[in-house]
Amino acid sequence: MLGVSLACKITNISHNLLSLLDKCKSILELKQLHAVVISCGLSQDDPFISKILCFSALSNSGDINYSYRVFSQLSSPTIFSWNTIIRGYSNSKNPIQSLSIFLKMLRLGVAPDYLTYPFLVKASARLLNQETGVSVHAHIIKTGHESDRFIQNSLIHMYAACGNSMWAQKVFDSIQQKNVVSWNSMLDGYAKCGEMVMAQKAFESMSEKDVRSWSSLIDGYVKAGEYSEAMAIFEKMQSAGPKANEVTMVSVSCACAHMGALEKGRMIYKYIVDNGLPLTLVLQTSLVDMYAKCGAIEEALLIFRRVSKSQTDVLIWNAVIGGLATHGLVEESLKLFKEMQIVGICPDEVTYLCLLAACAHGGLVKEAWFFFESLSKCGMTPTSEHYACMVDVLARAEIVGRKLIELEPNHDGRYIGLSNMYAVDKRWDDARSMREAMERRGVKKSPGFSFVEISGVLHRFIAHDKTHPDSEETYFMLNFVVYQMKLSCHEDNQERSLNDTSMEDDLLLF
DNA sequence: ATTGATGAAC
Repeated sequence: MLGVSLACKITNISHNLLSLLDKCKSILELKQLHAVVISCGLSQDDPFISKILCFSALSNSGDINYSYRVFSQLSSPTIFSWNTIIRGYSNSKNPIQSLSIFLKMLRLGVAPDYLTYPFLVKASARLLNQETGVSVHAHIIKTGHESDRFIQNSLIHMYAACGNSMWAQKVFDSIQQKNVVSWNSMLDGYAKCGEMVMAQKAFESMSEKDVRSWSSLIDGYVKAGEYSEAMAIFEKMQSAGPKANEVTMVSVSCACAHMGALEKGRMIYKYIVDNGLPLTLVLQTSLVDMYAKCGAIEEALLIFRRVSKSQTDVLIWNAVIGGLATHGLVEESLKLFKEMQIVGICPDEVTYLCLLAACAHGGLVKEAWFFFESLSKCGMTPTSEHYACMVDVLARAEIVGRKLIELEPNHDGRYIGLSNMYAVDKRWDDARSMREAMERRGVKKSPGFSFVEISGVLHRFIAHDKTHPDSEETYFMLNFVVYQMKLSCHEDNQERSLNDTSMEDDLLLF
């Protein structure tokens, strides 16, 4: 009688513990439940350990290192446990650990199964390491798993991520029954490899297109710099496709950022709000950057200020600090850097680039040196971009402009930079001689497009371009303005001969 | 228990 009731109690405790483990929310809670499992002597029972492993390895609030410690206590882990730990690492910051556990498995003579391989392939993809990917692929073939569609789909992704669209396509072609994931992986693969003609072709061949198909295509065009095309597809998606989600909006807001299309960008934001799309940190970062690049720094700050600081990361701080810097809001930029440190976000190389850009804008030589030196002190190695920024700071103080041209005699920006610097200092002869030296050495100034958005329509201009329908009128107005400017220069009786040519240079960029 | 889309500076 007593035995039966005790058995009942134990069953009850086990049952309660399992359901508590299912409802677990934080790693702290998990550790407490783990302690109960151990003190009840249940730590060798598979269902408990499996749940503990799953939460710590796979949950967002888990802890892969804790998971590994639990795993390494197991005398003979089940294939489920092996797969869980490999899967956890494949999503972690150290996907390489998946592969080393795989090797351990092989050494111990434990056979991976059809679920092990997708995680291993994903780990290789995240490492952008085709060599390990190929090794895993070889094991897949050796163990007879090459016809598993999940595995094939993950292989397409891996090869494409490594830049090998040819092999991705080989796997794709070998799939008997392609599903939407196969098609999306191939489409995205082409897009990632910059093969937009192929991506477009794949998109058109698909019988079933979901939100990921559209998003991949749009993002491909954005990454290829074909922003208008990306926007056109987004519009088509709204009329004839699935509902866009927050991932789609990241790509289209990125397109607006590059085009400087503020009105379209505002419409994107309205779309997000109207459709109740989740404002993820990634999307907020993209919006901050978009508003900043479109010249609407106030709106960028508005988005940024609404993000709770505990949820921020280094990328969004970089976006806002960089945005302020390019707007010449140097003090604000440096102030936000301090705020970032108070919040406890560690600056990275990009942060320092933004800070140096701010210093260049504000002519803050001393501060720039300080940032440049703290970069190394924080264990980072300054890249050529940091040196370039530093050079920019010092060049504005006329220290190293000429040195730079010696080092990079074929870089147009170096000449233009020094020439502009001289111009600021009103040393017109020196400035002119820089431009002449550039021409003499046959260094071409790379052409820059200008985009202007008027009532939602984007207009593109390039130097001496007459293809715009209103070109004649535009040039007429331009010449009129130039004439007026020259006239007023004359009236001021100032020596502006060089300014005249540089002005023409800039204005003829139309 | 599995696969596929997204953010910052040059």
